[in-house]
Amino acid sequence: MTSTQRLTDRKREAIIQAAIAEFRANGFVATSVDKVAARAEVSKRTLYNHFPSKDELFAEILRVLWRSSSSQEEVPYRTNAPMRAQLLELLMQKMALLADDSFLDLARVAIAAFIHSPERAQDMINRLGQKEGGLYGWIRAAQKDGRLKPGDTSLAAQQLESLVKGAAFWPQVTMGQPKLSTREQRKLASAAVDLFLSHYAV
Amino acid sequence: MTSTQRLTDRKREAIIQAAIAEFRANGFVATSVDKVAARAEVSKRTLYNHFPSKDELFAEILRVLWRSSSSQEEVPYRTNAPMRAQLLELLMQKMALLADDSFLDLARVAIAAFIHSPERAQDMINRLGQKEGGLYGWIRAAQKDGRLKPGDTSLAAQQLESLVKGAAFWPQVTMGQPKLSTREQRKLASAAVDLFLSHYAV
DNA sequence: TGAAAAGTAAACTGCTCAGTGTATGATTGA
DNA sequence: TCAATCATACACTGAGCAGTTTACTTTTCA
Repeated sequence: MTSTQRLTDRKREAIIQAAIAEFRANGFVATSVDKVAARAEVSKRTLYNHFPSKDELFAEILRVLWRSSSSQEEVPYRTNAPMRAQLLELLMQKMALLADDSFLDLARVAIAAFIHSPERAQDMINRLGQKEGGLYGWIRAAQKDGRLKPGDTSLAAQQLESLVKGAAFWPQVTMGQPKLSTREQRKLASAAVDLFLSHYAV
Repeated sequence: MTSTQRLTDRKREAIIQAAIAEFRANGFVATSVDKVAARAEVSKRTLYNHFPSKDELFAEILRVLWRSSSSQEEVPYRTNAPMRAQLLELLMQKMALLADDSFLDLARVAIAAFIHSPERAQDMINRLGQKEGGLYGWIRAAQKDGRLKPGDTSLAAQQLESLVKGAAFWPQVTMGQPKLSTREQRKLASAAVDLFLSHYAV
């Protein structure tokens, strides 16, 4: 072979990249297969040899974006580390995910698809939700360790999460607001932790 | 006339109602004028006699939804009333708006339109945002009155708002989650106010 | 009551789109 | 080198869409 990959693999990759760009820019309905093929510099027939339909192509794009945003490690609860620092780290990590371009693309595409056809993106949204377990586990551990007030763990996790997402996710996803700078992220996380600990710290 | 309204008024109303339903269900691109006309039990030509184009019809729908969700009065800050009760009332009022069907429809349609074509819904989104001024004014007044810690008013307002919207607006708008019951609303508002006052009360 | 205003059905234009069929040329790996 | 695999160009089908035209009927109101 004359290149690093077989031709067919390069073509497939070009199609996927083009499809991501087009779906992202125009959504599912307004994206035409012809335009994707043109952008990928691939014949329409080749595209259809790789993907049996527009729906299948869309599903594959969701899978690709999903995988590329799936590299997050958990921050475990540590008995001996200070609460504030641990929570800060947790929130900063969460915001890193929320501000990740792949994740944002995924969320936007999924939400756009969802608003119009619930069934299409339902499982994707379920997976999105399940990915956010981190906070719950940490809070539960801290409660058991006696360093956070016992009580409704889900509610506490939801509150913490809302505080972050309300400024660092929803406006960006739904209204195209600019992403927060690292400095802004730190300020937001710090304020959220202060608020949270004022009420939940033992 | 044989009825409460002139025929032409009834037809116009039927078109608007059908258009709301269709745009809401399918979004702008996937909604066909033929289907709107059929749903309204109106000939296509009649529709075009009332509205010169699909874009104009869409714009009118946004205006109608906007007006029908525009009936909110302000809750003013009162020096002599207890903080907790006042905040609760404020948040419950906010949630009433967020859970209003017209407002939800408007937000969904605007967001869907936005994700695909920023310019189309930009001004609508601006107006949506401006409608949420209430919290800021109240907090600022309470700060000046010495009953809330002075500090970053916008941040405090944003936090309070995030706490509410994170559970009572974004999941409903973007993911079709069911609306909160009044009981759930009260619990959410109560928890948000507790958290808020733990940190901000003097 | 009668003319103007509004509604109707249905066909039609010109367009875009998803997906297929085909004949031909390039790439690959044994 | 050679046969199998894959890519390409392009024409085509069948469908849906926005918007228009026409010939006709119903409603309104003075």
